[in-house]
Amino acid sequence: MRWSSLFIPTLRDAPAEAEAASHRLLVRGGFMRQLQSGHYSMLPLGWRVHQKVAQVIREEMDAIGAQEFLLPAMHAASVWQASGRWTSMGDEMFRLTDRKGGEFALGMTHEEVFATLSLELASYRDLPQLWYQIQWKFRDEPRPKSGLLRVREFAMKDSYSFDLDDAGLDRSFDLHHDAYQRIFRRLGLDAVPVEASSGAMGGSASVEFMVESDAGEDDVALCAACGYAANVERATAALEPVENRPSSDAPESFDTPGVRTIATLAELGHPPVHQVKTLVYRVDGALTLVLLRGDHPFLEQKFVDATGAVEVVPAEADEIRSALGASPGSLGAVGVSDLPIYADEALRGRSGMTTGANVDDVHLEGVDVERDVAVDHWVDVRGILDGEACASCGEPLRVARCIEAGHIFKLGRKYAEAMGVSVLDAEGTSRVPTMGSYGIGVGRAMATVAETHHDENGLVWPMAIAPYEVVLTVVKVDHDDSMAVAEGLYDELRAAGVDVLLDDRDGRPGVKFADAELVGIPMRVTIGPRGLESGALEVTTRADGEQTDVAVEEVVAHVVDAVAAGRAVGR
RNA sequence: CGGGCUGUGGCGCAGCUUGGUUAGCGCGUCGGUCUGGGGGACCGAAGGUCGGAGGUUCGAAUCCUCUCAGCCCGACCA
Repeated sequence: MRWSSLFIPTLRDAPAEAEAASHRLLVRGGFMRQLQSGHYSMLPLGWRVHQKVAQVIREEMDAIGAQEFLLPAMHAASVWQASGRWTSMGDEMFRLTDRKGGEFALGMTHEEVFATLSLELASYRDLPQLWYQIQWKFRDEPRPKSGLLRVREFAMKDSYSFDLDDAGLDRSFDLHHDAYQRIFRRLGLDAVPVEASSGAMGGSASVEFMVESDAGEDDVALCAACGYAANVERATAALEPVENRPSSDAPESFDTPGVRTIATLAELGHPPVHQVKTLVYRVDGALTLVLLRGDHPFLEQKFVDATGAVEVVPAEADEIRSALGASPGSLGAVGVSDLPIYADEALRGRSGMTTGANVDDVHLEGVDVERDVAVDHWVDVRGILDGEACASCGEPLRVARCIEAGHIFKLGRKYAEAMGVSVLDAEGTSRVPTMGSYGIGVGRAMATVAETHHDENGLVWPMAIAPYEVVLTVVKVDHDDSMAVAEGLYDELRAAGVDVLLDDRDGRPGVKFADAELVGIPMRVTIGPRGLESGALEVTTRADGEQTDVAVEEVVAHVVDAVAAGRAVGR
């Protein structure tokens, strides 16, 4: 394509609302524009990258024997009612009504619809099946953010496996695990597979593919020594042994006027490790106490995973007061018998503890958790902290901010059962297949690459997904020899299958160089009178800025080789 | 949903506190001349319901009320 006829609206300044690097650069580079919060229009450049990312994914899915489908984006309510998710998905599902009053949803994911198709699987001989699509998903996110990283409408590659037994599911899962690693490698992403919480999807196991980035929304615990990697939503760490303070026969109360926080109580000689933090939550409607060590954060997701609770929300101050008789800051579980009490494992065997007395401005010391508190359930609900020891090898863990680039789940038989899927096995017995589900957000992957591949001048696309692989920058378009050479190279490179962009705009060279760098084309060939006189053209690599003089007649071969090498990265 | 902030030509901003001619500036855009290897110079020009509605006032971008939209933090979230 000729730059002069392309729509590439680059901006010198990023819009004020764009904060994440990928957001700023994708808008500045003319790849996309926002229509509303969470909805972006892909411009020609952005759509090319999007399609190339999708193509990489498609190739690797095909390589593991998966078959591509395309399912409807809009689904009748009945499909979702069958699995129970019509209600459980809540406000995150976009819903609409047709002219006849029929209820519909815009699909957030496609387990139900694929499972419906799988009703036509009849025999164990039909299994396994690996099905996928690249289709638009709609999610009424409470807070879209960071450009393409969290949106309400986006393309996702979602695949689903159907197997007769757990061994088969393991195989399908492993195939995806490997395919995902190849996909991310080809995209130039350093994606780490980590143990994850399965959240609302349910199922027995799930692995997230995480790319370290400040723009991410997840924290991951990583052990450099043994390779342990887990989302903090389920990460564990070894607990440093704590020596209990001397205990007494019974808790003793003491006045703590105005003391409302762990920190101020610590200043009075009660270190956080010797405090019991008491949180009050409404868990599926029931007021519930959650106890943690004073210095440990509460991770709601761990609690949800451990209890199967659907709704976990902090209790309101007035309901806390009427239930416990005190306000937050003076709460404790000693003597509480009418509310369910969950205690974090880190409190086991702890004595000489300090906690609230359920009387404002009074605390208790000398508390022996197991003796003095009627704990109903011991659970692991604490968030681990950076630097804590790895549970498997003892080396310090690092907690890193990451973007979730992919997520794969072992779903089990939940959806197949709900939709009434069964096949006959070799003995003629009816069996419910077990499913897996596997997702990669295409736009998010694209933004993640932008997030991790840029410099102060703009984007730096890997060859595999660059909108164009080479740009021929004509320094002076009214110099006939320059244009003639450029046109020749353009034709030859196109004939060789290279995605080449001819910058034939009548503009200042500085502007054209800056645009080429902002847009992130991996290679630039500069064509101007100066080079033509010497018979050598300057070839510049975007990633490292390296400039090579190449004889005019060798430019095509040079570029073709470099493009081929770039495309092969990660394969 | 809670907290914070912002809406003024395509993009970035000033003006608002203290109401008063024709709403400015930079970038970009259009025409022209000179230019031409890192966002060039000069001349000329186009482009704005000041997010929207209501109100106060002789007079509102500016003050008040409501509302919509967007961003950030948190909650939430395959």
